Amino acid sequence: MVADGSNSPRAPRRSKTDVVNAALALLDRVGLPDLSMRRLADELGVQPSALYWHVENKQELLAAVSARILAPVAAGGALGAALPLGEAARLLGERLHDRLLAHRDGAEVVSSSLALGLVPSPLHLVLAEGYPDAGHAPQVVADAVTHFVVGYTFHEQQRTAADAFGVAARTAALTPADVTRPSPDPFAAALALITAAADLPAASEPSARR
Amino acid sequence: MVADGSNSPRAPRRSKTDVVNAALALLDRVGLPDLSMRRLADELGVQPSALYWHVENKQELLAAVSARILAPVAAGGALGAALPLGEAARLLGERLHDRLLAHRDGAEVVSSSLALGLVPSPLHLVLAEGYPDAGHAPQVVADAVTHFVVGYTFHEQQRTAADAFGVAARTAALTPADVTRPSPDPFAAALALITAAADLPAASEPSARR
DNA sequence: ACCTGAACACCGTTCAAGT
DNA sequence: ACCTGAACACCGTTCAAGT
Repeated sequence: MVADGSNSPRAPRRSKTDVVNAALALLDRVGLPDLSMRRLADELGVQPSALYWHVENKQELLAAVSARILAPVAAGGALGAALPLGEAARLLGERLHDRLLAHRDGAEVVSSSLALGLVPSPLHLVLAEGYPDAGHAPQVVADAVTHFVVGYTFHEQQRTAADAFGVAARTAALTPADVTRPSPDPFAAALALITAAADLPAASEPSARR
Repeated sequence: MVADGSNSPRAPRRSKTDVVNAALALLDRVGLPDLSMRRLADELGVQPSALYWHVENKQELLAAVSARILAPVAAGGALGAALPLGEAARLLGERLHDRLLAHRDGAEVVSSSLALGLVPSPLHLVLAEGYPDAGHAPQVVADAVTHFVVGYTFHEQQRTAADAFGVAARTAALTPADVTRPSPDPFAAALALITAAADLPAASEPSARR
């Protein structure tokens, strides 16, 4: 009979963290197209409308999921040694790639959250802080690497999802013989290309032709 | 009374081209979130189910729209002079950027069609054909430029859409003072960075450390 | 503070049937 | 060949009301 009502097995109320956790787990299990507010509510044993007490709308929820996916990129020691900018960017690009691949449809979710500006870009944050005297170069490299990695991984995840189905035949028909050996590693090659120029002299200003 | 029934003012039947045209026009007018099959049917004076005679599903329709948006990139003279690979890629990247910006939500539409493999990548086609003896380099540069340009433009178009609304205040609060003068041109700078390394010696194989 | 119940205004897609 | 009518199985979101 106390005022705060802490003396009985109370109903299992949810926090926003619980909702985001459940959303990420559901994403991994069913994929983005089947991640609906209604299904998530079912998963939590709650009415759909209850979710809107924890979250303003679906986009905000997906932004929170994106933030969770991206967190390890900026964490994990923000580059121990004093690497050249391009090397640091390449390393962060690989880390981003890994994090996106770690969750079903991770790249697609993050892509739209980034585009909508609902989640900060980890590469921009880390590189701006790590190279404060490099002018615009850190932002330029972060732009180049982030958009490449997210776009490439999006493509990659759609392709493996299609392969899990029976769509492999159509793809095989379009590509003659070199799809079995496409290149050593197209992702690594493109990422290396992008970051290589960042460590050249006069890389900061594109007007220098010479 | 002829068999083909060509003797009366017949109902205005639609071709698939008409449907795609209407879809692109509607996209430009209302944007991707409001481009529904039902609204498109309304626009054509037809029942929603009628669209499924012309098109297998919405994704295929959007792929056709994407192909229409991308067509001018590969056309328009496939690079007159014998440019270095990186220069050609930069030029094509600018052209792609222009085409995506020419239609509302163009980058988002094209992004998903490319990811799903429902539309060919113009950069890959043009560069593979233009540089047949350059090994994997043309594909690598095409990957890097395509994903960067599409991702950057997606971000760009969402931002201008948000600015058209009243969301400008939140963005301004997050960025201290350098958003008025962010850089000469972030897009051009990143694109130049990406394509610069393609014209360096040993750019084709990333294993060459030297 | 956290959730229910019920509703509003939509979706994409299928399919028998019409002309 | 091209389209209608009607239905199926869903959506995201709002809002008064409950505890």
